[in-house]
Amino acid sequence: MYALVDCNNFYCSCERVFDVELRNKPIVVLSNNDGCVISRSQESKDLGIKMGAPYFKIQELCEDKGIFVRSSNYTLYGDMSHRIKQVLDLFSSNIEDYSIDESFLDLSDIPNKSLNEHGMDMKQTVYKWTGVPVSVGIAPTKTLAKVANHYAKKNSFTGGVFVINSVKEAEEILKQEAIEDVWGIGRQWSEKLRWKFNVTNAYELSQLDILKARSFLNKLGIHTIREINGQNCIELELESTTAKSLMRSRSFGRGVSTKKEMKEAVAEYATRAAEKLRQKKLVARNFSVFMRTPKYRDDLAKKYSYGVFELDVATNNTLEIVSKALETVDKIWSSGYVYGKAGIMATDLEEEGNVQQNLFIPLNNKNDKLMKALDVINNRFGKDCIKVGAMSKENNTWHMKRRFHSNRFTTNWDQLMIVHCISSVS
DNA sequence: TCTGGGGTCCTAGGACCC
DNA sequence: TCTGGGGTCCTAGGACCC
Repeated sequence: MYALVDCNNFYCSCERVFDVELRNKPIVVLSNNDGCVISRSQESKDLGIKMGAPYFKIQELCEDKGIFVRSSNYTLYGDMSHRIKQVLDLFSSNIEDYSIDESFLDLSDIPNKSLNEHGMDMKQTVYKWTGVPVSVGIAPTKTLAKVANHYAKKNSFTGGVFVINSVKEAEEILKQEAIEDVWGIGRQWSEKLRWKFNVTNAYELSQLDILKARSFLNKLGIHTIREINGQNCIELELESTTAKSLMRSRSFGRGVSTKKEMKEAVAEYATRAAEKLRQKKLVARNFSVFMRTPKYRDDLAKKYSYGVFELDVATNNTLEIVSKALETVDKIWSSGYVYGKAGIMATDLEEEGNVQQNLFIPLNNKNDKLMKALDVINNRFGKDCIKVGAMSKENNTWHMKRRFHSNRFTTNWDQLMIVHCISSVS
């Protein structure tokens, strides 16, 4: 049996842990650049706020209804996620770290009759120790555990924990899971399933003929159907596999139309990408740089530019990556456009220790030592304490907007919560 | 004025090999 | 006259996930 532990409205719940004012109030958390809604508390859902709604379209509603708005604070969410996972470690020795707010646990050691109790224990312990509410779904396959989790979330009588012991008894539950909510069935496929095969829920999907389904689903879609029928196809992934690509990109806080500013931005993203590579002990040889005009601005001329570079030897060295990235900007730059976003992607990542050297290039690890020193200094004295000259000064106006940012309560000494003690010992 | 960022896997088709 | 069979690798695009 598998358990899926999923945090309820995760980002909103994290904000709530540190700000009592937000308890029982409607909250939304916005994407980078305060663009659109990416997390809603139950109260906001009840007020009709939709996932992905652009903020400028609901701003008035937020003000009218007193909805609290926060910019996303990934430093805080990442740290809270880590704490929750430490708690879950007590409940199973085989855990898949699936996403920032979800974990799959192997519960094959737990007797079937104690599963519900075990789930309740997990839920209560996580809440007590971190302040974040979670829901628990338990079932014989990962896809069914997802269904059980949705059911637990939607039905308060479950107390936030639900167990599907077998597919046979789950028929009624499966009928309540809309086809587009099934894990692995996205918008395109669910539309086709509804329109072509009249399949509207998970139960109907389980009854669909595999041969028919093959005509438009791929291998992964077929796995989903089998999993809904209780047949295990998607294994628990215990070891985090080496990443295959790494991207750093941002939309700008305002349009960028000069090459100077574009280069500052690309230098910054290349720096972040190199830092992340070093943090993960990875290196890359192939990179691509892109820039584009805003997606939704039909009044502006559209442009998408893209260029690649390849290094002689795979690296995670900031200086090398930034200088090549800037050369690429020179190559692909077109003036006369207002750009909205740029980024850099590293592909074909390798582990730091296994780098294939180049026969014709002398080994030189001087820069590796420099990077190590750079990371130590920046970790100790603050981000960008030392940085490449090509990057801009702080708080440049093209940087992304984060108007409603909360503190980094758990990771920054200057932003700890202050508790005022008003009673005194007599 | 104003719409995120970061990933994975699969498939079809083209270019190439013998 | 007549033109097979069996592979690999790469890439772009499309689906999916959070």
